[in-house]
Amino acid sequence: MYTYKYPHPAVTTDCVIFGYDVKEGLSVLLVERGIEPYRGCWAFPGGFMNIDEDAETGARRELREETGLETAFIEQFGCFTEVNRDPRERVITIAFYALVRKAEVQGGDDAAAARWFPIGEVPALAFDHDRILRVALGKLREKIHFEPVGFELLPEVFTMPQLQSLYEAILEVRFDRRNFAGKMLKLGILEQAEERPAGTGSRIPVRYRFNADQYKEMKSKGFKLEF
Amino acid sequence: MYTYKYPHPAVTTDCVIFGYDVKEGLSVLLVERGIEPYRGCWAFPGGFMNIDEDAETGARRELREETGLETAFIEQFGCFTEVNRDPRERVITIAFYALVRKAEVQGGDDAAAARWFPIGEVPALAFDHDRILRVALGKLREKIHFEPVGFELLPEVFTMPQLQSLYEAILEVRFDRRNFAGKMLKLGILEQAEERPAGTGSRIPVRYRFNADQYKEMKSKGFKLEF
DNA sequence: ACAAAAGTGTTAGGCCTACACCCATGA
DNA sequence: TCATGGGTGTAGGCCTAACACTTTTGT
Repeated sequence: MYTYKYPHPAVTTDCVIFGYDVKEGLSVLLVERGIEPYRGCWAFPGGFMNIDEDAETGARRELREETGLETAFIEQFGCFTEVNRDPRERVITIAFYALVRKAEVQGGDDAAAARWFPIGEVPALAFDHDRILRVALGKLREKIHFEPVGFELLPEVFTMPQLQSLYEAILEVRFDRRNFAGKMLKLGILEQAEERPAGTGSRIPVRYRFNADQYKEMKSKGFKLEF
Repeated sequence: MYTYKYPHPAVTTDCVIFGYDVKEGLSVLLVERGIEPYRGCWAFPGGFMNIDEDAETGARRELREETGLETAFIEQFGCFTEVNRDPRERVITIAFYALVRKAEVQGGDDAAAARWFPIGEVPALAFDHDRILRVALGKLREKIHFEPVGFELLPEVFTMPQLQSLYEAILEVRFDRRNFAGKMLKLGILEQAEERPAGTGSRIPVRYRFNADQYKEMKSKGFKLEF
């Protein structure tokens, strides 16, 4: 038992895990709760922060347990502290979002209870997780205007139409193909993954790769990505 | 005494209070710590979150105690959770920044120990508050591109050169007078505070007021401010 | 042969930037 | 009268948005 002179809230981390594929669009990974409260409801993976780890370490631990991924883009985006957000006791949660490649996700330990939901088909969630999702989506949208985070959701090699669909799914807008490709290529952070076989202007899309080193170098020279 | 089965961290809120005037530029309000650890060091006002209040309520309480202000723009911008950030025990802090009008600030209860520091002359701070300040500044800079938060730092009625200096202080850039005024006026969120007395194109600057209602209405109609 | 997907270039309008002169005030 | 501060408009370049046709593949 641990005793304190003043009451301390419990602290959890929750992780909004975003994935993407062309068929389902932008999706989040939810787990079905096996215990009360909200038993049987879907919620974000999360759990209590250990006393000897910082919040990001805790969130990465949750991510690993659910997806098997050791490395992924992860970012803290807010702390939710409403007094009665958990019916059991005072719990505050530090919320992260993670961007993962769905193809690389292995079902984790609790795989049976985890499922991807397209962003438009998310059921009612446990606790205040509906609100957390809305905030996460907003932050992701803001983020993608200024950082090349979209590539975290795509396979290493991807096509321009794929990239465009991703941006359209996240931002919920439509772009003109030509303008999108032009703007994206002009940023100078994409490289062609391979020469096209032979047939020139064909129906087979060009495959690109995100050049992270190039981006880092440009960024260090004061380049500000803006989309 | 309060006992728990697992250890719980202590949770504090800290408040980076920004103020502005033309003479000193962008400043932050710091308090000198009267107790260990870091006794005698400067730090942001803050304190333990009560168990029956949410984080924003706690931060507003701190703000009120330090500045006497009941209402101000305040926003959570991050949670700092490094394991050893406080030498006494495990403490995480939920950090807010507040934008206040320096002229309206009354010294609070602890006024003797509180002082404004221009952003360029901030001394070494207690705990990880240096880092918190850097993050706060970054978030404020991001924010001001998309929300009309600058007006929270100015008197209700202000001149275009004042507004420009404020933007220059926050963003650490210089703008062309004509371009700045043109862009700002074209947003349609400023109204002239009064007709100019008589002398037309004179040396006395026009006084403006931020039209918050107008902005709200435009925003609700899908207008996105961008600066 | 037809439908679907991908590649490509041009034009017009708006926005941003750079820049110079005039007037009024206060020293 | 001189220096300072504030107001005002225009021209060029860049970016954005809108738009159509050709090629290839698969059915």
